[in-house]
Amino acid sequence: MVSPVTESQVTADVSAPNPEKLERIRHTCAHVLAMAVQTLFPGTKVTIGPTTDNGFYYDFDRAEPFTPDDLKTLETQMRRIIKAKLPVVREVVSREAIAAEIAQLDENYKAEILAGIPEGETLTRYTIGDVALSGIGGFKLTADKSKKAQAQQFWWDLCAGPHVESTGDIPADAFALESVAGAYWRGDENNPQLQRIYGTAWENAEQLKAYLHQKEEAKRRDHRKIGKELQLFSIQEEAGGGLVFWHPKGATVRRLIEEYWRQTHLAGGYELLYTPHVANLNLWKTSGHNDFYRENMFDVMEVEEQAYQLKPMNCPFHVLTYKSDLRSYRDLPCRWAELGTVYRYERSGVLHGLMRVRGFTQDDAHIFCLPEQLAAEILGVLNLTEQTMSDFGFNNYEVNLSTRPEKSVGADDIWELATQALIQALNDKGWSYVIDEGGGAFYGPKIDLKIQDAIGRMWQCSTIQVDFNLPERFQLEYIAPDGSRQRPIMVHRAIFGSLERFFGILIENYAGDFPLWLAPVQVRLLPIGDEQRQYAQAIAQQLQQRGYRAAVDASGDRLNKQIRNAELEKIPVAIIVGKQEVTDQTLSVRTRQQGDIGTLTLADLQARLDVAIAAKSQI
RNA sequence: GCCGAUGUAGCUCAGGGGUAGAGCAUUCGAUUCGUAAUCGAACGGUCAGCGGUUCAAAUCCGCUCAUCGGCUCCA
Repeated sequence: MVSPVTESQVTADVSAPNPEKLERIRHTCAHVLAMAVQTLFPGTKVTIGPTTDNGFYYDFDRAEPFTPDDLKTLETQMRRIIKAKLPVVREVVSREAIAAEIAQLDENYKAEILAGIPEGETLTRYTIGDVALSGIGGFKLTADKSKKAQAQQFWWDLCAGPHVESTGDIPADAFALESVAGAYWRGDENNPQLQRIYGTAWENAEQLKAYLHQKEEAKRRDHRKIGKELQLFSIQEEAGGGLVFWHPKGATVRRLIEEYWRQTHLAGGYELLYTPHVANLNLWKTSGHNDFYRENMFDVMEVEEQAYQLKPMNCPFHVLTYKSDLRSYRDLPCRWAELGTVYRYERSGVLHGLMRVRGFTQDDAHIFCLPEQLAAEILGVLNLTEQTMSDFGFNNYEVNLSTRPEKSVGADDIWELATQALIQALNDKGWSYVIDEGGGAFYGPKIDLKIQDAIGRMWQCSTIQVDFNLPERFQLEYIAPDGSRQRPIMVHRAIFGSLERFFGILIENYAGDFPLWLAPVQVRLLPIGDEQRQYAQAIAQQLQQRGYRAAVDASGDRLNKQIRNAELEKIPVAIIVGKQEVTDQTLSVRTRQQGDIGTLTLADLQARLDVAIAAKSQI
């Protein structure tokens, strides 16, 4: 659900851009791009050119691929058009007239767009340049790349607008073409593939600069880069794409996340499960995954003439656990959690670091409950989610409530009950939310939570889904007070989403500077000379025995080099020990956040470490 | 999977039909050093893999794999 590719989600922190004006600039920018393309590359067909969060794109149909050099040339041409201050004119047109013009130009995509606009709607076209100069309507474009050609330019597009009044209103120093990519006509991979040129555009150079800075910042924090630098994890060609190796330091962070998870879940009334990684294919037939989820599943494997399936989800296993015994209403709610590792087939082109992989571990849980328990259970999940996210440093959320989609299972009244339960829980929690009408799963409504990271990007992690489908398919039951057999409601929820993705988000959020409680190495001791090595070892050992993650720099490098390495490895606390410290039995402490903080005793240091660890903050 | 780009030492990268290069890292030697890089030497590569063109391929061509930017999809 979260697009792992975050560039488009980056919202630059700029001095209050005017959204309406930006929209116009970007929209016109897209037109100017299309005009430039058709001038320099005659025969290219236009399709659509909408605005995006940071700019615009335009999709073109052209046999030859656009090269990075082409983008530069196009940018130059766009600047010419901007410099020429050509008027942008809105004009209401009749369907017949515009259809004829489009047909004459053989712009079949435009014709398709026109055909899709309902009868009776006002049709407008936007013209760049002076019609009078061209003499006739339509594309009067020249392939002449000389600068003299610009005065004759005239271009139009069927478009609802709005636009700026003149190409001169686009700030020539506040836009840039960014990349070219493949995109399908109307987003359907069965349709022809078009070439999409992405651009960014702003009101002024400062805003553009802020956006580029934000982009740099995102690049600096890229978890793939940091993961390699800090030796946290790897993904290896030899093993296959999308399969994650957690290296000792990354594994330490994961262990700490898991320990936190275990502790909070046990405290929250959950019980923990372990279930297998494969199961007989029949289980997946019963659950419906074999029909509805086949394309995301690995191929079946044959074991003694039986078909087995590597698991893409944990739910059926939890359901079977429920079903293994007769349940009373007194047993409910059952809250069962598992760090369940699942494998999903993902097309090779979509894999992305830790954010999109083929094998990952969900912090999965399923709650089986009575209808009247539903709202309270949801609220419990919201509380646990809030506590967890705030402990990991995320305090801003965006909440979505997704309701019944067209294609769905289950009776109306039970959908209504479940949706109301979600709403009630959100209200009880006091969270405002956005309703995503029809965005629910086919088996029930859901709440999704997006968290905001340190540079303003939103990431979806948590999801809470009510499920009517699996209890039905597996005929789950409990014995009601009146002795009748009733169907429990099932809630599926994950807080981190997947440990891999959450780890990736953590790395990017902290830019590798983990808070003390999560830092793989909390303290490194730097002996100035060989004579202090023993003292450093002794201190490290004492720290380790008291539960801190401490180690001695064994390199024998000079102090400056050791400090540099500790900094590059983002180790929160470096302790320098020289002759003076050994003599005085003290420690010279340097934190990554504050630099040299002076001389402390071991007890003082411990006290400071404990404060930061308890606060889950950096030291 | 599709479109485009990329793949050279552990890492970051240069080179470009005819002995494979640098910095960092590693190892060894010297240095024993006080808050972000001590000096020197050595080691290290079937130039992603397979096939083709050529007297000769890391270099040109084709296929495969992986990665990157997107599309579609998604925890």
